[in-house]
Amino acid sequence: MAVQVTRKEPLVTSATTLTARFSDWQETGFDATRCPIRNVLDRLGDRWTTLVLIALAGRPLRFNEIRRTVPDISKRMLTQTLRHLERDGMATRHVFPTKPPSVEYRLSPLGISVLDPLSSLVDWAENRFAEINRARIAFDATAGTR
Amino acid sequence: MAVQVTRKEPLVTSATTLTARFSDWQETGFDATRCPIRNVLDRLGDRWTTLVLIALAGRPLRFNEIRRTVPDISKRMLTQTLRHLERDGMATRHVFPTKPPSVEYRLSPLGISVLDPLSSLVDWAENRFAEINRARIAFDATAGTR
DNA sequence: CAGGATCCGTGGTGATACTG
DNA sequence: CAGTATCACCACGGATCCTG
Repeated sequence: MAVQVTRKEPLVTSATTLTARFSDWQETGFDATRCPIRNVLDRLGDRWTTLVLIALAGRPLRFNEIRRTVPDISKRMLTQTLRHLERDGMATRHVFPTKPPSVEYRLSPLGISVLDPLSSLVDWAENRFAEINRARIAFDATAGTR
Repeated sequence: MAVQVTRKEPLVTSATTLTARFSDWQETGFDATRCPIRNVLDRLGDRWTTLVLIALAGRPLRFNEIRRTVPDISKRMLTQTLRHLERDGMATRHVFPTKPPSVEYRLSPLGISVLDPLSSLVDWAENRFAEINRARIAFDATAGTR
């Protein structure tokens, strides 16, 4: 399979490895059940998962503690996000049978392990945020009527 | 190569830094225009952006070349994704006034710079994919009636 | 070839009310 | 406190047709 190797300037090393793996996925026809990007990144990319993940990075939290940490998430969406994290083995749920029930959510080793690459991306986002905003303003100015 | 520093207390070093920055965003009330996660990661998290980014990682591609690389993207969605990348300053668009017009898309330095953190996340996704799938199967088995 | 325009279905999301 | 259930919306994305 023609792995399109950039002969000129390799951009970055990560580019070539990404390209190589991309070819692998192509050969599977991008089967959604076998393509890690579609399966994993789509989940991380939804509106709340990343925020909840980071909220739990510091310490285990209870349901309403998370709600206070992520102010504008609804109970419904928080429940759903936590179920997804639980299902993917990224978080665990511990029920304490107190007078009013209290439920604690805690990152599993798997959930902890994603914090590292996630942090890289957040770093990038913070460092490049101003640059991106400038690009957006410039683009909207020239193409404002589009 | 993910540094599994699973120490007892502080989880991972990235966890503490994430938590710290999270507090900063909280103080801004998670203003969507100022929170890098909401602004940048939401974009990267959509259905096609990441795939197109990786497709362009190897070398510049023309419109229909990208379509062949990402087989199931529609023209509409590819156009929209490319406009977003252009607007964010991640890709540039070059029109060659040939007989049938040909348009080449190329990653900008900013777009190239995201490949590195993105690659980390893809690495993680690939390495943990089997583990996640096992967790999902186990979860669905025990909670199948939910 | 590289789009733009339009129609339209679906799923993700929020608001509200209810429960153990 | 920690959810569940139901309804309603609308933006995302696909399909189709049209253009320079």
